[in-house]
Amino acid sequence: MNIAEILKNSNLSITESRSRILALFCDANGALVHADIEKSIAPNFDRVTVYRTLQTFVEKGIIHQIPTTDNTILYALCKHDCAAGHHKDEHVHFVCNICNKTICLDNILVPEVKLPTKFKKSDAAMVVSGVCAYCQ
Amino acid sequence: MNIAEILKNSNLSITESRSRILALFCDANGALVHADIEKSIAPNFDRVTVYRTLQTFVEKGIIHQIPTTDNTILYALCKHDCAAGHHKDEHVHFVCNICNKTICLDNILVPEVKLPTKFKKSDAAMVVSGVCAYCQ
DNA sequence: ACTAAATTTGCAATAATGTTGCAAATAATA
DNA sequence: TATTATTTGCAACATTATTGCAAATTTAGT
Repeated sequence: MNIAEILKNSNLSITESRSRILALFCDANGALVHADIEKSIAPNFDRVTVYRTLQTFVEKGIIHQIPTTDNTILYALCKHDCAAGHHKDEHVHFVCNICNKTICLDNILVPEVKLPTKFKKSDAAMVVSGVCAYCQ
Repeated sequence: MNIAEILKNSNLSITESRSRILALFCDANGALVHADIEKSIAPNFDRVTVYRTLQTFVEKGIIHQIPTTDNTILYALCKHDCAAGHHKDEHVHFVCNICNKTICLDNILVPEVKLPTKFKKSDAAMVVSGVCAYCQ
């Protein structure tokens, strides 16, 4: 599926900034933070556009967020069919301590955990850190 | 173990701001973000002091960080014996979508996952969201 | 292809958040 | 209690995020 198709499928107008930003995700072999994106497409596009585009993509299920402990939000392409507002990809994320890249382990699902009585789960995220295959 | 003892054990001088901030964590039944802490002790203490205190507490293993997808860092008290720089508590965190509190499920450990070949794990974090026992 | 309507973008202003150096205040040690 | 070491607050600055609105672009209808 090409860039324009992805946007079309999500009922989004095909604009240059959206296409450029989506292309970045398709080409990237890891997750991206806002700053990465802003630098990659500067100075052609405004910071505000980047914020709004990322927000739109998340809402439409084109990209998903990965939690971090450093005041940033990581974004990565959804590789499965995520409907608007409903992400289906509960896969494990891996952060490499050497190259600092975060990648989606699409084939490894977040394992189930038994919650205490009365707790009801709706979503789960898992981030594993260590050394990736390419940095061994 | 009381507040002063915790600080003493970590080789930290016992100051009013550290005591106040640590007390907040001991009293809280959930995790706190920087802004919470700043508001709770304002206007007596400077923002910078809060930043530095949280950083120190993390380094000393008194509190730990919980990853989020909203540009904040959540902090929660370490209930086990975490040495400086080496946190031992790989427990699951639960975010309630109703009351928005994040709590540590201290008794529920992050399950092991089988990583792809050559990937080496050093740490793992897991955040489950849903509805907590008190908001049912 | 052209026009009208809807959507998106950039700019500007503002807010919120995070960092650093340094002097003054406070705490620990002898 | 005096000395030393540590911590704090202030100020200045840097970075990151949000909002309204007019101009530009895209889409849909003819």
